[in-house]
Amino acid sequence: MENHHQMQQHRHQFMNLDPTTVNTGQHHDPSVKELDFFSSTSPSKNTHTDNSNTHSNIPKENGSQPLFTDQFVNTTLNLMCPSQTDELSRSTPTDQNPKSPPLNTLEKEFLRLQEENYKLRTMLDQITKNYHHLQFFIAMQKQRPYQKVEKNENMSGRHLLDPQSCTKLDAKVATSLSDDKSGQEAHHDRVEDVVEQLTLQSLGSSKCPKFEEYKPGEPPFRRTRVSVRARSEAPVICDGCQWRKYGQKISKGNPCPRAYYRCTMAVGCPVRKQVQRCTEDMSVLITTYEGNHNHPLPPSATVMANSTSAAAAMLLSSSSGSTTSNESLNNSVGVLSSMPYIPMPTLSASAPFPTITLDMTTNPTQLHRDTSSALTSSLPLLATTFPQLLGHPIFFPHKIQHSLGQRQPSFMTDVMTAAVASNPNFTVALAAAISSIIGAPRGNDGNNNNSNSENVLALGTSMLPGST
DNA sequence: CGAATTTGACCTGCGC
DNA sequence: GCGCAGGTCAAATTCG
Repeated sequence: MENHHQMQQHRHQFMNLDPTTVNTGQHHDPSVKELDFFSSTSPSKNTHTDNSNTHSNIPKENGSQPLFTDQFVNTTLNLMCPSQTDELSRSTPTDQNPKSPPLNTLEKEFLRLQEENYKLRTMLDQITKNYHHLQFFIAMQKQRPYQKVEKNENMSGRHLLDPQSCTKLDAKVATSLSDDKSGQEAHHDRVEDVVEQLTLQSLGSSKCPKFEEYKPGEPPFRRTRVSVRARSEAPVICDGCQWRKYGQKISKGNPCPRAYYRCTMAVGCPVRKQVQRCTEDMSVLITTYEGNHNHPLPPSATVMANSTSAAAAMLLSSSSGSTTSNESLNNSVGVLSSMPYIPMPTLSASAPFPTITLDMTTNPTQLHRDTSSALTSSLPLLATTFPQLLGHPIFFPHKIQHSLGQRQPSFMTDVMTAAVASNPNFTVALAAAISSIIGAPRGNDGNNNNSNSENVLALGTSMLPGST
């Protein structure tokens, strides 16, 4: 009870729920008793106030490249590509109707259309890729016999993606995409319809029969754990979720008891976490997450959920697939560790379940003066670096969204480039991860059941498995 | 009084 | 089969 009360207090304190403290740039007392992974008091957060970011990916004159471009552009919507729009822009004034609006208005309208076209193209790229992925996924499922179901598995945490429903949905999407209608309004409505479908699909909405209970004969959702080591004086870290303690145990070799918590944000949510202090350093709190949320999460909790999902996805990707286990593990860890500002992950082979540990206590970042700020930066980055592996809509924290939305040289591109440059195994690991994940149906990861649609930048990736 | 926490008992898996 | 350790359950207790 006391802990819960503290959590509430700290949540209010660190999440800037008091509007008077927002955007003031004031900082709280650095002597943080309880870590809040999602503090909105980060200085960078204060640099922008526009959360809509509806044009976050629109390229500008500075030449920054969009994040999600693809050569496989489906042009069935007759979307104008830049070359086409250039042709339009070169049209002479004599082509204009004398009654047409002034050039200034036309230019604005042109820019607006250009931006809209780009957004539509981006959406379409993702949808097209989704469709190809789904086709590949279905083909894989037809070829690969399901693994033997584990005995005595806890079914509550093993919701599975129903390929059939998604097949229907994507078929509908494809039909919608290929539907040859003319007129911008028509195709705009169509795209919005597609977006809505894919959003529902991604969010696991009750309207979409995407997730079903576990059925015998289908492959079980692989159980993984993500352990986060962070310095905290508080008994628990504030991760945005509501937890109820259901047990405590003295584990062997550690004088500090291990506490067991269950997510209480929704009835039947299978997510659990264990909290224990490190034997070597009592100031280090080890929080181990397991399971997938089956309910929408508040934004403050989504970052952590996505981050742990990203880590788990990498873990899952490395624990299966065509490559040898050790090689793949090393690749995945190498990828993660090569990311700037991402804590060095370690994998445990001795644990009862595959466990990946994100050590926030030894992160040698030079950009952050304390661990808590490092957490707020590295965890979202981890989540956004591997969003495609999760099978989730991409949730960009405002901090990163801002950097994208301002059309500055692509931050994420730099990160990915750095990763590739510093680790030649990146491509191999990524390919192995994707191929292995595609081959294994994913569970219902409610981590991204984020109702905040403005953060859903990539749509319809739900056929790609991922988990926490 | 309801909700959350505590804590001993119980269950399960694993090694010997 | 037995013992140990980790994990979970549920009645008792505490708290607001």
